[in-house]
Amino acid sequence: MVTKVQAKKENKRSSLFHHAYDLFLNKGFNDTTISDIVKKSDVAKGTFYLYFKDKYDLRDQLVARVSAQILLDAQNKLEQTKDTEPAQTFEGYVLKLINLILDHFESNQMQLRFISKNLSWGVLRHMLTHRPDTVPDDLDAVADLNDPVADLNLFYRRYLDALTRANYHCDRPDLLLFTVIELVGSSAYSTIINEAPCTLQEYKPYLFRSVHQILEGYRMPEQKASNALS
Amino acid sequence: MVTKVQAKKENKRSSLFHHAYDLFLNKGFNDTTISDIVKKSDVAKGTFYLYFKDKYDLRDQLVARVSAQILLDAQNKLEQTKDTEPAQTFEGYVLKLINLILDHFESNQMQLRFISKNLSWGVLRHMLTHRPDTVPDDLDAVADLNDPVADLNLFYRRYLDALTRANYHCDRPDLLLFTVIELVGSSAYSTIINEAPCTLQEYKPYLFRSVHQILEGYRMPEQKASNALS
Amino acid sequence: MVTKVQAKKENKRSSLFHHAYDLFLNKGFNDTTISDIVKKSDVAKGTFYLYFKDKYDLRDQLVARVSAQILLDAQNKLEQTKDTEPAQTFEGYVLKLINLILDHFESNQMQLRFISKNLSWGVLRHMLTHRPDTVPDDLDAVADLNDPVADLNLFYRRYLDALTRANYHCDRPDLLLFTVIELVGSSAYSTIINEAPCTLQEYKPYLFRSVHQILEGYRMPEQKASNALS
Amino acid sequence: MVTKVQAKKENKRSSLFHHAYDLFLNKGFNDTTISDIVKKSDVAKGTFYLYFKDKYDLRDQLVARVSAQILLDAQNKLEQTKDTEPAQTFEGYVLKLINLILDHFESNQMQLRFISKNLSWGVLRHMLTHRPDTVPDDLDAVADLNDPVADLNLFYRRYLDALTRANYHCDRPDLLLFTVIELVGSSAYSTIINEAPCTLQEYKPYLFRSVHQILEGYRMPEQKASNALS
DNA sequence: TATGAATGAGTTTTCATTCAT
DNA sequence: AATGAATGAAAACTCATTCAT
Repeated sequence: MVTKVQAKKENKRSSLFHHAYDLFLNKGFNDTTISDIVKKSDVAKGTFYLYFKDKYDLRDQLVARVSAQILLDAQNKLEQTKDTEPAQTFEGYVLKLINLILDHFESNQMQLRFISKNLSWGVLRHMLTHRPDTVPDDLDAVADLNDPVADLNLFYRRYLDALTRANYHCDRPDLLLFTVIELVGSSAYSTIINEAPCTLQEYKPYLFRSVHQILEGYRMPEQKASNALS
Repeated sequence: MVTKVQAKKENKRSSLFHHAYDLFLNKGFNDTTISDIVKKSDVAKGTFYLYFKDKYDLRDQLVARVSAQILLDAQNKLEQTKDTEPAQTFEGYVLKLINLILDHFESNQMQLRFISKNLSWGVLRHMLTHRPDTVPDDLDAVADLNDPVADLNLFYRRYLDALTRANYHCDRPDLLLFTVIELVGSSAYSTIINEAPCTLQEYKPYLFRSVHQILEGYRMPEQKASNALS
Repeated sequence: MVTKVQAKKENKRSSLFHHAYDLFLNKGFNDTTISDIVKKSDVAKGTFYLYFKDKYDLRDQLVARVSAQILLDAQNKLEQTKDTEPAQTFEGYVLKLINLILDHFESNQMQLRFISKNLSWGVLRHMLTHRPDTVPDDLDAVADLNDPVADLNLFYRRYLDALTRANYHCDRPDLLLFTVIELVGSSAYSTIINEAPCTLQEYKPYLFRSVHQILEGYRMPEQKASNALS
Repeated sequence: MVTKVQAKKENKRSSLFHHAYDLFLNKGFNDTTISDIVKKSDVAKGTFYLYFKDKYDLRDQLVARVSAQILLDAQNKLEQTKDTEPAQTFEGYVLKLINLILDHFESNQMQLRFISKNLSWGVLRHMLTHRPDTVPDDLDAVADLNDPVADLNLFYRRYLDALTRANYHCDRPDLLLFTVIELVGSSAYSTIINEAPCTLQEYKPYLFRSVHQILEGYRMPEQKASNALS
């Protein structure tokens, strides 16, 4: 049972998260003050410090949440279309995922600017360490039930599933994922935000080609002929 | 010939550069104030504004300079050893360059933290646009004679030379360079600063493998058998 | 008999006293917050206000308690050695008492700093006004049974006893005691905490000489020749 | 020559001193904010920090100045009446001085409350260390020309003069002065502010008697018969 | 009695920028 | 070009106190 107090408490936290996110996107992190955040969130200034150590603490939690959500959303969307157009190969799976993420970023440039180049292992770290099977045993844990960061292990398991089903030999699947995410996140920022050295649309073929080649490096010999890029 | 007056003038500018760099590395950008910088540089507060618009202007110039210097240093070091142990292939050239840069970052972590993920096209942009043959036509330009950013086009020309001599088919060599630099810079930060998902030394083989594969994607068919990694 | 409930109740009060005292000594009064106190005392914030009006109320009670305890401890220690080495004169009694207090302060400098220059009539006031024979008539008063402040009248009575037994003519013994305590407390602070104008050990002979002279002023004529200082 | 800038600068400092003193007396130290001070002083908030580290720094400097001024004023007043009614003995000199100080405190209770029991060696310390003959050799020193703390050595020299002219044997005249000042300051606070254990007027005879006795302790034998108290 | 989340006015302190010299 | 005292808006953060539970 979630008591009234806990519900109220979680409301405050969520409200702070929500409105801080709004402000960070629109005014930028540096130009957003704690006063701005609490005013929009309709809580007292001191309340902020009940939930977060300072503005940086809030930002870090937010980046983690948002980054995780983006990965999960893309993966979920992919899963939903699995029946109609299955990603028949692992490479197809990865490239489609990347494409979804890139499209998301292109239509959410402020968000990309905010999480900047933080879509990286800072988030992914949680994937492996988080215990997938633990059951919350106290009421406080309830508050984190819809914490996307906690769901990242699901993302990782699905990724492993896709990898295992395909014919790859990869002793460190985590490092493969890391490599791809770093490359995608980093170049997306440059091409989308700075449009340098070119636009995302111009760059996409080159990016896909690079990812293709990276994956190819882990393919089992006999299958090297096939190509997932249509 | 640089006159004493020019030297003195340059002293202020470079003193500001020098001490700001020191402070940014040791205290971090946010925690360094203009007061700190002018105090260490032994110039008056107002003088700062004669040379820089604000702290961000100074930082951006600094990141560009330092980043450019790192690339050039690595390349120069490579050129010096060219006679004794020539990089016989383009891939060898690239991997050795990467290795030098990674080693540099590993022993200059504060510097890596500072230029952070800014070692990117923000800098490389200058490579193509900067006119290699312009001659400084006023005394002010003298100050920038040894500006590493202006030398980046040299770096790029050498890179193109190495690429041309090898048997690659690459219609956009700038995008290839961009891809590699983004990947290296981004993953260096994660592995060196956060040691996540693993240490740099652990990651190196996987990084090299990825770069190898990316380059392989541009190789002319008949040469695919050779491998530059010893 | 003190029931468990009363004990528990007293636990909260004395826990607050105890931990507040700790914090005041170590962090200083101004830098200690009510939050600090209740956290250490393991009671809720609101509970503080059930026992004390505010931080100043707590401090004042604490200063009174501690000051009284110091005086009583010194006197008790003196009483215990009375048989083996009796203070044969009133002057001897006073100087020994002072010496015990000074030694106590020297090994409890933080405490001296806290009660600062408050070891004064702020406390002694209670000596004369407090009714020695009243009996607590409600359970709440039980909590104060071992209140050192309430025992100060005992201290004063013993002082009067010693004075009366000796051959002094003093119409206002309270003002004599006041004078001595002000002088001792005030100069102890300076010499122990600031070591200015000299250390306590250097100052002691001069302080004893002054007290000796002050007492001498109340001596009956025929005895002026004797001197209690060995 | 005092430049305009220095004059202006000193004006700000004085203004801050002056108005802070006003506020500390009337609202109390704790209830006076830096905002209050700068508002009254008509300077910007940041300017405060150009002159003082924080509120405590300002207070300490102020206590020292005021305390020194009180001592000097009393002594000066005494010197002025020296011709009409000379203090024929050293004891007369001291008791008259004390009397002037006590009268001053009685009609300036807020001031007494402020400097509290700080009229002590915290101030007197400067007496001995300050070099009486140094001449300010730079313009900055001009700012301190009317610093009463710096004049304390004059007070001390006059005290020594009076002591030397009389027939006393005192190896540590500084400790004698310290003793008297601690006793006077401390008991003045209690009797004037708390009226405990009695009023100042009630206490005065006892205080004078004590001081008389203390001085008596340093008198040369042959003169012990005389008594300065009329 | 006891709790502790919430409050929000209030405080200190910082620091980029200006401008008279 | 160079100075550095002065500015003052704006920021972070505190903490005594309340009150619904």
